[in-house]
Amino acid sequence: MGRITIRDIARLSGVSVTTVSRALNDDPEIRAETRERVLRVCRETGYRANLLARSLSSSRSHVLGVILPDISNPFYAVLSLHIESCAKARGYQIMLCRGHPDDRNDNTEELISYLIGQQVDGILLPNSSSRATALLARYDRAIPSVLIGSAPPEDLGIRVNSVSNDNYMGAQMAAEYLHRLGHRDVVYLGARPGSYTHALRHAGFLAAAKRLRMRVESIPSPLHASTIAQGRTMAAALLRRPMTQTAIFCAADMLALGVMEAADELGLDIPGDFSLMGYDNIDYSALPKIRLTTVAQPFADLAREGVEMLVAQIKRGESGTYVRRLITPTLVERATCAPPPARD
Amino acid sequence: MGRITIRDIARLSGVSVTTVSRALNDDPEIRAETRERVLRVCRETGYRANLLARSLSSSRSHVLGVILPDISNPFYAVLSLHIESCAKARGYQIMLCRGHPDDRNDNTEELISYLIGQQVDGILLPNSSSRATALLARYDRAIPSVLIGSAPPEDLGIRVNSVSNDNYMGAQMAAEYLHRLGHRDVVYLGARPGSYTHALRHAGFLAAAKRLRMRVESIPSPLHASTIAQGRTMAAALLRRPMTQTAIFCAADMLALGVMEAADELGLDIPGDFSLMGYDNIDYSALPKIRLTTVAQPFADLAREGVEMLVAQIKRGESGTYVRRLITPTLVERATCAPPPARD
DNA sequence: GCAATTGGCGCAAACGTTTCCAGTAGGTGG
DNA sequence: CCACCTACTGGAAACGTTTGCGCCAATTGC
Repeated sequence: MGRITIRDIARLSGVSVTTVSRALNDDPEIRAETRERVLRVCRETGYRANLLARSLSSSRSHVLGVILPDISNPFYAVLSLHIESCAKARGYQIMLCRGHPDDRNDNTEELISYLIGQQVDGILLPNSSSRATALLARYDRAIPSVLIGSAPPEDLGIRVNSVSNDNYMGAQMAAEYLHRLGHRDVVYLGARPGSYTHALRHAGFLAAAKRLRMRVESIPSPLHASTIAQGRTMAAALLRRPMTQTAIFCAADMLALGVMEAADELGLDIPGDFSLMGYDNIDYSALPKIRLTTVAQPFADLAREGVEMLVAQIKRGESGTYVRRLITPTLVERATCAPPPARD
Repeated sequence: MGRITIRDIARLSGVSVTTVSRALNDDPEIRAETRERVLRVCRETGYRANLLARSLSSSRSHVLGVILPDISNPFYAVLSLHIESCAKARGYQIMLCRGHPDDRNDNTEELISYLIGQQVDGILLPNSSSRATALLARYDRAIPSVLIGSAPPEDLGIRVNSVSNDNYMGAQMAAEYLHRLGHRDVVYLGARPGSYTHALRHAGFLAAAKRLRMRVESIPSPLHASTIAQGRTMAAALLRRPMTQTAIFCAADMLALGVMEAADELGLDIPGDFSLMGYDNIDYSALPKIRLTTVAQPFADLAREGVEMLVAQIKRGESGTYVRRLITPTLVERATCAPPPARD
């Protein structure tokens, strides 16, 4: 191949390798004239610095690792794009990894280890599982990191940076909204163990419901991921028997979409026969004909704050302080909620 | 920091650095016993090889660059996830970049250059613009690459590897399908310059229509990207005047979703008042209540073949042969097409 | 029993940068 | 005129690996 290196540039422009390096890195200790000359030679030869060598030498790679959980929720794909944008704006590149779907075989640790080996400057982990969170805390001294979209309950004192929407508050808002519409007996679909996010949503919803004296039946989610298909089967089972409840709150939009599908098949109308709410406000939910009322996670904000937090941490070297940033969610009202149908 | 290096391992296990390196790389020239000892020390010390150094030294990074066009089409986000999976299965990691949205400011070249500097082993470019394609061909000798989801017309002889669905054939299938339902006068929405993909779809549709003696009005897309909002405005303008056509074919699903939105607002029923087809089969299209009839791009296949093609090219070193792989699309029939309404 | 082969390992030179330290030339103050 | 500073530049040692080549001992072939 015979790639052209910094040594060639040095020779061609009649200076030392050191000087070339300085010229490329905007070192002020160099005469403007010299810099010009060097840069011109670089342009003329089409020289491209070897970033690997640079990273190795300077021990800063300017690459951020992102570990996405392998779930079909498009939330994560979109989030990764937002992350990429913010990172680039701050001079960082993204290295994308994807976790395993099944729990037994969780490869998050392997991925963290890989990324450290790859000398990334920091790790972003959009993941809500308590296991992944604990892992991040364990690698805490080895590499800066921040959890995105989920925060471990404060009282657990887990040493990890996080930025997430306030899931507890968001779920409360949902319950209050349904109450305001007149619902007094509702179902909470998709309670899920092992996820801080879902634990907080569930707790928030139940707390508000209790305060407002609403009855709520919680239906747990069997698997770990939230998919449309899963929401559909759960809802099918639920809707087939006579239901006392007038509204269904789903712990994730994907589940709500499944509920819509099941309702369609049974000839039920939303919100005519019952109201439906989701959580996340994924892209799907805004679609014509879907128009799901839901609690919005501010994806772009999450990504931006996460990247900023991580970069700040990288810049100032490691310190023992952790930040736990909570963003206030917003309720977006669309077409799937209405006052409960009149009693027959 | 004082990271633990290969030298430490060598010292601790009483062998040379060379031997440690060989043990880690499964070099057969080493006694099993020695390998064991070295590996044990590695485990005990939690040693993690510096992959940057390895890449620099071996001049193989095992990283693939992916340049996503910045468009809101979730197609690309999902595709990148598929790509990640396949790449990992073959021992490669993904470095994700995102292009600029606006045409004037196209930064694809800058990104390619960056990735080469980053010493990626190859580049995957899911992009259909003729400009990006030409760029890839230009960098052809500098780095292996393959175009995903789009193929330049064969007769142009552009030196670039590509894997895409057969857009020409897919569009033909769409036209034939509409004809079979009885439509004779249709609109093609979203003809778009500068994109090989769209050029082929348009040509295929028109060719089939001509053969079948259908009338088609082509409405060009003003901007480069295909978004819901764009489809909506185009459709609003179209639907407001009396329309002779009985079906609308959209060059992309996203546009079709916009059409659905516009139809909703005008109180028009699909497929009661007119039939609607898309192209791509993005996730959205399968949603309950949407159920868009469309031509499916096999995302997973595209990603898999693209990665395989790239890896093969990397493995065998550069050669002057280019492969242009076309995958047969399939038509997925859902709920937005029907025979044309009876003439009044 | 000796030459030739082979298996196992180490030395040291890469890979392409950054960066510490030292050096040189010219200017300035006394 | 000398000491000292300032503004640049260069030499060379890192950074943590891989890898071509050579060495030694043990085995093999005859």
